[in-house]
Amino acid sequence: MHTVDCLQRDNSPASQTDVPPGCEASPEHVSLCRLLAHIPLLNGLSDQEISRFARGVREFKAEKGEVLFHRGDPCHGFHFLLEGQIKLAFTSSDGHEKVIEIMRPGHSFGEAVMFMDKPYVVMAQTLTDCRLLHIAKNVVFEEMSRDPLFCRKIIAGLSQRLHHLIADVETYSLRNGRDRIIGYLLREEEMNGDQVTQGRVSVRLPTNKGTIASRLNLTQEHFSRVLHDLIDSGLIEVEGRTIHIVDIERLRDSLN
Amino acid sequence: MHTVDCLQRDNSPASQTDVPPGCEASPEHVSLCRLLAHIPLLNGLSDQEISRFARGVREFKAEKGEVLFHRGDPCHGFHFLLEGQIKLAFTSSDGHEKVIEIMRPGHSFGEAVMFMDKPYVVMAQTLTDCRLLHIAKNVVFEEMSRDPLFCRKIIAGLSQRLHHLIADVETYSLRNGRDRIIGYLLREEEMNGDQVTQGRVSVRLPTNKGTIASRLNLTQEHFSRVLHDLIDSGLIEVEGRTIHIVDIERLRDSLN
DNA sequence: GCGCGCCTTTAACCTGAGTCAAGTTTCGAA
DNA sequence: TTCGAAACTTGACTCAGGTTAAAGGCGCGC
Repeated sequence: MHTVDCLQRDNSPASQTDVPPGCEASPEHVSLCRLLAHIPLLNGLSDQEISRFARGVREFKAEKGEVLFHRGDPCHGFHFLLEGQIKLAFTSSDGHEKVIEIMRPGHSFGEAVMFMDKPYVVMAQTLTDCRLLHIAKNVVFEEMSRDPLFCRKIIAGLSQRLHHLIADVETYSLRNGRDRIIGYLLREEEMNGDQVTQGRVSVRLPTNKGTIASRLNLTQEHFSRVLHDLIDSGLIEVEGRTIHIVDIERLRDSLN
Repeated sequence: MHTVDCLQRDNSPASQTDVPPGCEASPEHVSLCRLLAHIPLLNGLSDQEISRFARGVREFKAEKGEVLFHRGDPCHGFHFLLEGQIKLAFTSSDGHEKVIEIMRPGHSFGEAVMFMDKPYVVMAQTLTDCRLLHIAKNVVFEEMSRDPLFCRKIIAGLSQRLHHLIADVETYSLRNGRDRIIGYLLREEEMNGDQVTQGRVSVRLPTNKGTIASRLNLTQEHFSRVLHDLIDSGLIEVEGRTIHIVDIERLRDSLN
């Protein structure tokens, strides 16, 4: 478990897919462009813009347990997660850790800090083997000064995140552990299920229970106890990381 | 204590300082422009841009205790606080209230929700008589599509807010009540004092203790108890809403 | 200057959630 | 297939902070 030296590599031109103008069709560049075309922030951009963007993008892998950055590290761009899971967390001086978010493929992180030109306030660590993109600050800023629509998307993204975070603050301060867990299960189910579901459904926890407990501001022990309370009430069944919700309507009603 | 009907008025052209082109110098318009020129988000804009902006801005007053908007109300723009204090808070179904932020002159709020085109998730209530500006969505969006620098400022503002909120989540989850209060006093002092201060300093609480307690995720009673613990430890003295910090260095050291 | 409300304090008690310390299960590597 | 580490569970105990209730106190309008 060591720090990925992605930030250093950023400054080395050799590692970038740097293609002389007029001949921008190296295989790496093309495949990178294909990846980029799928990220929501960039959709709507022309091929040319994507291609220009790609010059500031680096694809890389990280093994399970690697720390991408620590609190206090300088920020040279933001990350986009292609595959795997990553936790964002802070650690108190006495070693306690609080997970803020568990990132999944398609999520990006680190934008806010990048825009403020400040060091990271949280740390990021992979929970599984991962494949990511690192998008350098300068190409983002260039595109921003060129394209108001791109700005709009960034603004929409930041607003969304602010919204989620406020919802988190609300649940942390207004709901007890049991309700936070139920709320989490319901949201998790909602993410998977395409349509509104009824009756019996199953949810698979994205990672180990300790991490999820921390995400919900609980200890692992308390999380375990609440889960078993819910089993005793006949609301759920637990099979390793899979939670079977016996009757989702009844679970919803048991809130509040 | 009733809801200000600002949102309705928004749609009535008569209430806007609507001046025919080429003759934009009504006294209200001019004084509004003068106000706008001072708000950080708009500085750097030309007189013409400010003037155009002013057409979507409405100045208004609200008495102590008025609710500007409730959770669930539609959002037609954002607010800028000129004078007074306002709390942003959410309320749980069982009547409990959690204050998220106490706004002071120069702060703005409601941008994120405006950009997402969603109803408010929090409520806003004045703590004192207030004077505010309401900036309509459409002029913001217009200016955004015109001016990337303006976008940059909005992005910077949102990033900043995200940053603060994350810091809040950190203190809520990693620090106990005593440390949250000490941290609050130190930050409050920092805001007032121009240079780094030493020794004895005084801080005046911006509003009543119950509200501040809620802002720090504490009950009024617990807040009171901690304050008196700190008095017993000789760290502070309390005189109504004024807290005298006996020795700020010692208070800092008592953290952690 | 009086009296009424609303903050604020204080005390006694309660409880949700954390801590500590054993277990027990699971799972991956050898 | 076994071994060991990590994840999870369980129980007993502790404690920070919430609840309830009853006084103060102080600011403000009349």
